[in-house]
Amino acid sequence: MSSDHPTTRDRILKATLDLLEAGQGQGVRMTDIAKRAGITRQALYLHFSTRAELLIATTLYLDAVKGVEERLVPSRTAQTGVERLDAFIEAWGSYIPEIYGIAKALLALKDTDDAAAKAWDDRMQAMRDGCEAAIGALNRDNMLSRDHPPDQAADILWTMLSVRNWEQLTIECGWPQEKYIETLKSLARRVFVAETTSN
Amino acid sequence: MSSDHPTTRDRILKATLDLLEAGQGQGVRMTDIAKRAGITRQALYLHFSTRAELLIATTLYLDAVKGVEERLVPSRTAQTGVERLDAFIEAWGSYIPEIYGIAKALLALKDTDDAAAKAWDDRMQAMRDGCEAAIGALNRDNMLSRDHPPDQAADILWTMLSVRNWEQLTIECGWPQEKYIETLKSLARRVFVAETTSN
DNA sequence: ACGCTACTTGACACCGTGTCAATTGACATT
DNA sequence: AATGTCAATTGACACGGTGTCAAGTAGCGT
Repeated sequence: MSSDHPTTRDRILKATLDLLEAGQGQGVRMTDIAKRAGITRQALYLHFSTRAELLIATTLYLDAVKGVEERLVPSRTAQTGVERLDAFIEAWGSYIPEIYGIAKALLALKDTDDAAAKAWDDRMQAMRDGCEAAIGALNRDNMLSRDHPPDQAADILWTMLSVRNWEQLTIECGWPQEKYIETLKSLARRVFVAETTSN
Repeated sequence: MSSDHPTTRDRILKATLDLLEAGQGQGVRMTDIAKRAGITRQALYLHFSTRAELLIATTLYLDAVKGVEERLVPSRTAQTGVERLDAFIEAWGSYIPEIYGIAKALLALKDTDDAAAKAWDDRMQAMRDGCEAAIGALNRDNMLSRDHPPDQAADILWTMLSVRNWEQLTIECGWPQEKYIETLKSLARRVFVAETTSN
């Protein structure tokens, strides 16, 4: 798809994404988006009836562009539960910085806009499914720590891997991305993988 | 202080706090606060020059009202590092629901208002000091896991205990407060306390 | 030449924050 | 009783950002 003839809608989505990424989700106004897409602010509303709707559409566009699905393949095809957990953290943890701009914008909108809240919650639910799958795999291997039942373990993993936590550790604490990934992997192992005598 | 003659300023702060608590930090406007304090919106600006300033003043008022300091005594006087860690999590974890309203409002403001960001960061820095102290005590006892150097451990504990994580676990996942506290204690032990042969 | 569609232009409404000038009412001073 | 001061009121207005509307225009296919 997409010859040298990108549709206006696509240009808008691209513009939104660019600005959101550049500004780390900070104050991207309809005017800015319009300007960058090379149209009028009012014309935006011919394609998206609301700012929230535009942002939501942008998340979908984003997933298509970045290819979430492919990234999750290693996790799904992992042999053992522990490997699956590692691969999932690796995949999601590497994805966060790429979606951070839009995530931030959506998160900010979440408090006031129901549609945005729903959009965000949907995506987080998808990510939660991944957590559940990883925990489930661990459990099937009999490697899940008896400290937490599977559903609770999934809640914990889901929370550990939240965008907010990524933000706090990398941006506020200044951790490099690499360190974030490695630490979260080791943390997750320590929390979820049952201790064995041989290891 | 405070006979049957509470000053207007105090009535404003009280009103702000009440609304913030009731609305869980959601959309509390200057108009609402004024109404509840029994004055005009404009009169608010005779006491606080800006919404951000009012919110910041409210956090200070809040700490005075709720008595943070006293709550931290058990943590500071704990005999062992592990006890200190436990006591700190207990104290802070119990405090979060009480400050959640104002925290949410401040957090929302953080993205756009520098003063609010600073106010919030200051308070979080104070809480971080507590994390560092707990980790330090653990380290002094030679009980800190060798997985993480102390500063990194403090980053992790600080992140674990964030308001956002509390929000996610209790509000989104529906955990009761009690469960939140207990789980965080056990998580922290598992992550930070070195395994011993005898235990 | 016709009409359709996508887009532009310019104006306007709504909301919430912040500002200003003029006024009122209560209290203390002299 | 007249004066001044201080806190608060009233009513108006500016600003920024979103969303809406009506009228006009440019390009395209038939």
